[in-house]
Amino acid sequence: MAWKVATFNVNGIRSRMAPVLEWLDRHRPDALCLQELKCQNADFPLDAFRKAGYFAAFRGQKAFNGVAVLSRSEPSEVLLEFGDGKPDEEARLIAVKLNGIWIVNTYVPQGRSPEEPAFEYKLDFFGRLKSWLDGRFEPSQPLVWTGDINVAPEAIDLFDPKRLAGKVSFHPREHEALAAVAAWGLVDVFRKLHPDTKQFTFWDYRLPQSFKRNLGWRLDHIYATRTLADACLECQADGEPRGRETPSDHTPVWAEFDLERLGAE
Amino acid sequence: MAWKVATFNVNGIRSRMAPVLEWLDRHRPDALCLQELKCQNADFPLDAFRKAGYFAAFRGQKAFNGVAVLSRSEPSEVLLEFGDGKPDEEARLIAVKLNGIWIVNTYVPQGRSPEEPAFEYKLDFFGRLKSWLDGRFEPSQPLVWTGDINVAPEAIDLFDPKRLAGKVSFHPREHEALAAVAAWGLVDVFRKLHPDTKQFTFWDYRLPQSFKRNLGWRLDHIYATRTLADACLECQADGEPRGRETPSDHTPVWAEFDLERLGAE
DNA sequence: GAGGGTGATG
DNA sequence: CATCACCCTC
Repeated sequence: MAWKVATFNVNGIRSRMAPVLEWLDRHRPDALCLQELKCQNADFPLDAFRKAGYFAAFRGQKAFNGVAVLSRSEPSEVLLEFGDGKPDEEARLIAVKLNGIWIVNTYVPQGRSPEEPAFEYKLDFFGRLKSWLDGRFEPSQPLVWTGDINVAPEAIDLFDPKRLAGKVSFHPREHEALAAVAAWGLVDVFRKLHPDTKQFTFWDYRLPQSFKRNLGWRLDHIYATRTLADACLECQADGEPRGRETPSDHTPVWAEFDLERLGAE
Repeated sequence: MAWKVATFNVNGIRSRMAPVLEWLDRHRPDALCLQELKCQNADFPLDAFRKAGYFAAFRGQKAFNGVAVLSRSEPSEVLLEFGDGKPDEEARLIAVKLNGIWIVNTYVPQGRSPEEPAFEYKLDFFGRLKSWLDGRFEPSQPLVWTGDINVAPEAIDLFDPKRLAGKVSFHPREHEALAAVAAWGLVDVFRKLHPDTKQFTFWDYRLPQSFKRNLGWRLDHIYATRTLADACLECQADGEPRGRETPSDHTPVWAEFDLERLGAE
């Protein structure tokens, strides 16, 4: 029996309910991680997801950020913060334990540009994430890290790696920070299964016709700990929602795992 | 051969192009008067109307008001102001001469409430209109006055005349002002043809389920000078557009005239 | 409740 | 280009 996990930066959940509900209906993932809810907790459309057969754990915030995990079974644990004592945290992290497997959903800061403080904040976020994984989890456990990671790991993961080398989301310091997190014990399952495939998950609104011309980036990822990654059957970005009338700038990514090959649950 | 004239307060032409073009296609009026364009001249969708086979005369304004007349033949004259010397006028009047018949399209100020200056401005608008008709036209000529008149003439023309008596759009001073314009020589052709029919043209967004519960007002009218009114074959409000997904708060009204009974053109 | 304007962010 | 916030009008 395959276990399906997905991620989707919705760019405003209130403006994206139709495509999200249709996507849930078509794919029936066991868990769907959402980023950029851009709404407060009180405005989160809990009922609509319940009617669609999904539990929802979420952390909203006014206007910006906001993350959720929708799931067909109820999480046994939910975490909403790193809990490392840094104050006034933004709503960029949520982790849920589903049938014994942790799913960590992050909306990594975009970073603006390497010259700005936002870039350091982004790098620091990766550092905090690594420390948090180190302190709370074991790489030997089945665990998924997913979300809008806001880094294209390699040249194949963006439309113009030469021109964009050193820019935000494709900068050596970001690659280093991401690699440090992965070194904890996480595998990019899309790239594991498709070593040579160029497949994007984000196309900038501000670039004219970016989706039609496929001028995109692979910024949304599904990482898994080693044993779980070995049980991964497939991972794909689904460009369909990005082709619609008023889409998010991101599109969903999903992965299927054969949990029986794992002995989990 | 019937001559068909219609009026539609669109509440933002840019947000209402689909229903307007479909309505034009289905009804093929000789003239369609629009109010509340809510766009500047530069943003008026002239090309789309041309493709649909219509000429357009219009007076836009940023954010508010804005009036247009779409017509299958090109107007021989267009007027955009009362020209009575009052400054800084809002885009609430357009008149076009079509095949020898003047069509006067107004978006009469709503008036807010009888206690506010906006109410006096509304009454003054009727006064200016009357003077303008007096100075420029003859009631013996065929002439149509239509648009969002923002007054329910009689008790039958709103859903709760008792509770709303004396409120804006159903106030004695508005009735007086409207009657004074009509006394120039204009007949409400809907009421002429349907003396006892309760039929609304506006349902407030702010009243829950107002359209479904038919809690409406007849605020959009087609007046004609005597000889033309006598040639009127039919006049109806078409509720269909108001029943759609994201409708205007108003719905179109149309009237057909038998011009041969007139000897016009 | 639904248009529109402005200004901010990505 | 497309979110959201806050403002105004009907």
